[in-house]
Amino acid sequence: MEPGSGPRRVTIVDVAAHARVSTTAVSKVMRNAYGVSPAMRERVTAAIAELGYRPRAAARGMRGRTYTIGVLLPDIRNPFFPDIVDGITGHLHDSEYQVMIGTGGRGPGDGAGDAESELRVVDAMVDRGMDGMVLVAPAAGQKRLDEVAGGVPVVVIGRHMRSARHDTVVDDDARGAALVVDHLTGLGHRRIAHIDQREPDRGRAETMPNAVRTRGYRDAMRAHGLEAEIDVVSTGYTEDGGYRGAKWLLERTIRPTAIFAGADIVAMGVLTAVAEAGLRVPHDISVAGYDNTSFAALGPIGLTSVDQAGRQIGADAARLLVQRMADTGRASTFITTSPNLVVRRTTATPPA
Amino acid sequence: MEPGSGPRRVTIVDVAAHARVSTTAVSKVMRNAYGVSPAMRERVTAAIAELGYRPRAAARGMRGRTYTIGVLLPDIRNPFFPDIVDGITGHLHDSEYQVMIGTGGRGPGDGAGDAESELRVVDAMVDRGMDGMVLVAPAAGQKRLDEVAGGVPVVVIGRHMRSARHDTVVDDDARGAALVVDHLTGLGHRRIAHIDQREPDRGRAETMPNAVRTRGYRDAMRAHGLEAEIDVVSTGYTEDGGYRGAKWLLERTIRPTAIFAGADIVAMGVLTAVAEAGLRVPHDISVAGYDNTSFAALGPIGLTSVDQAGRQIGADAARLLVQRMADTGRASTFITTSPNLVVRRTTATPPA
DNA sequence: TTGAAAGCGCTAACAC
DNA sequence: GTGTTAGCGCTTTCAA
Repeated sequence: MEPGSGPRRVTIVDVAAHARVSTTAVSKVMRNAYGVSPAMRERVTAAIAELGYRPRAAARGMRGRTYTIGVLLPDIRNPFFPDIVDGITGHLHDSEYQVMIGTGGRGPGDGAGDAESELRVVDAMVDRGMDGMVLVAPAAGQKRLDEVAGGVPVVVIGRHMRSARHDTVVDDDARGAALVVDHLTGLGHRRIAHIDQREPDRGRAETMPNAVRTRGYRDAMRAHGLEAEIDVVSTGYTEDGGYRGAKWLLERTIRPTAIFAGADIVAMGVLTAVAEAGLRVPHDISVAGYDNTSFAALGPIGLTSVDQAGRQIGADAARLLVQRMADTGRASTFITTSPNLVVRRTTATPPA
Repeated sequence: MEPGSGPRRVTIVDVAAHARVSTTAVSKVMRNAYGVSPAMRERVTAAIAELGYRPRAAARGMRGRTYTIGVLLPDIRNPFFPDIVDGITGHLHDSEYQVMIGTGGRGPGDGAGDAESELRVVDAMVDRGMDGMVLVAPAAGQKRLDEVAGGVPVVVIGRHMRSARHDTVVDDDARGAALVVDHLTGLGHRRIAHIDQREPDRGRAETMPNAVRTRGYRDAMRAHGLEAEIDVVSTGYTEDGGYRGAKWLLERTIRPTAIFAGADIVAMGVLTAVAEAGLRVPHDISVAGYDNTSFAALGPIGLTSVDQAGRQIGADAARLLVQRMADTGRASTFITTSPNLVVRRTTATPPA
């Protein structure tokens, strides 16, 4: 029991006394460690059950592990991240590890990827002795990530960079963006605009998923001979970012016939702006997203989107993390997953 | 540094040696405790900065606090919960506390409110020495909650029950449900169905938000002389729950003219099912939700919903928690917030 | 005001 | 196979 009153919490000493064995024995049984006779194990197990003993993770953490895995999410509102979390917790469900989620302490309206806030959360997780961490699209630089990964097993999701210190799971974002552009040009679109997330740091630009999607968009446009039509608005991967970006685009004298939003959550804002402008989707303008979140599939939405199998990505990350926690020095793994385009009802031939 | 190699982590001993003071002094400075001269404070502060010292939360937790607050969410997919989390983190932003979020390890498709999984998470938080916890719509029984709250400061959000051990912040769910029914009957609806979350435990039924909304719906229907039209389908507060519930309702020989979903996330599933059935909203059928999440306001959705100010609720909870952590023995507070109906475009007069 | 020393609950060496 | 003994990095009495 912490500061509260109540009865003192059962400790390993109580269990040892109750079972008339040493605390070492209890500790070993708890950890399924080597060197306990079946008889001893049984007595200890019984005592544990009888007293309702649960070890304190903090105390364990002082010497061994805390059995806690930290997951850093850039933004809890983006419906794509729960998919990843599901994959992680699903993989860890039968293990002794507990997942704790941390997000930047940002209010709504602020852009995702607040680097300072993220730094605090990562530090906080390290300070709390997490046995391992999954960092989803972290904004930190390579150097900082390597630093963190040097101290605790880390798997990074979404950053396009290899590191010897941590494992990486990433979607082929350039390919995903190309899928969208190919699809839209195939329908006859030429003026295809893209809304992405502003990337303040030039250094890490090449490795952030948003930046790679934008690059994929540019390259694909060029490949279709549409270099002159390239049109990127940078706001943020939030609903509001999509709303503001679309407002901006719709005010153009020659407005785009299609908007490719860098994330489904962005597309949501786009749809709102489009509706407010009195335009109909896809009759007047086509809209596509990225992530294929559950909201994209909603009846009244039916958003064309790029599927990147968040659950699978999360599960892969968890698997790699477990391996790395077991063998800290192992060589790092780099997994790339392939995106798929899911065509729904927000994309069609452009207005005549 | 945990298991990893790398340089040993800076400890309080290093700082003390570097500043040529005792570890006690460093500890006091870290905690802004009473009894340090300005000169001493300055030297210690300098040493801390120079060495980049950050205390290990686990070690602090052995004697004092961990500076960590646990937030239990029943479901990370429901877009209402980020509002609450924003309120909590917003209030705690400038404090020394860090927020860690835990959710049941459920895969998609399972209903929310998995009691066993929730139990594990709450235990895990207690075991990890959380200084305080905010439990959002926990499924646990009164007894269990009091037990937990006896050991660590707790604020419960969403349960309709007073407890001497923990504070409570709750929306007037019965009133919210009545607002919807009043609105729909005012439009001329009589066959108003409700989709709620199955409540397996009779004991706690009266106190769960879903159950109270259902009761509010029933009472309001009766008040309008529509007792015979009461029609409740129990699935879960998930998108899939809404989808299945609506499928079921739409198969009725005499189908309802309006569906009141117990949560926005449920309404999302309803909208999908309605669209699949080839029906138009609100022309053929009206739909209303609860929570007024950001998705309700989306252009293509425009869902009529009950606003319960999640951000405010979260902020209130955080405020109460901070007070309780400062004074464990204080009398408990019970806050009820008043819901508001936000009418959008999914509700209209019933078909002739 | 300052610091020495005793733990917090657990795990890891090391004896037996 | 079992128990004894040191700590892990902090906070907290309690003397000085």
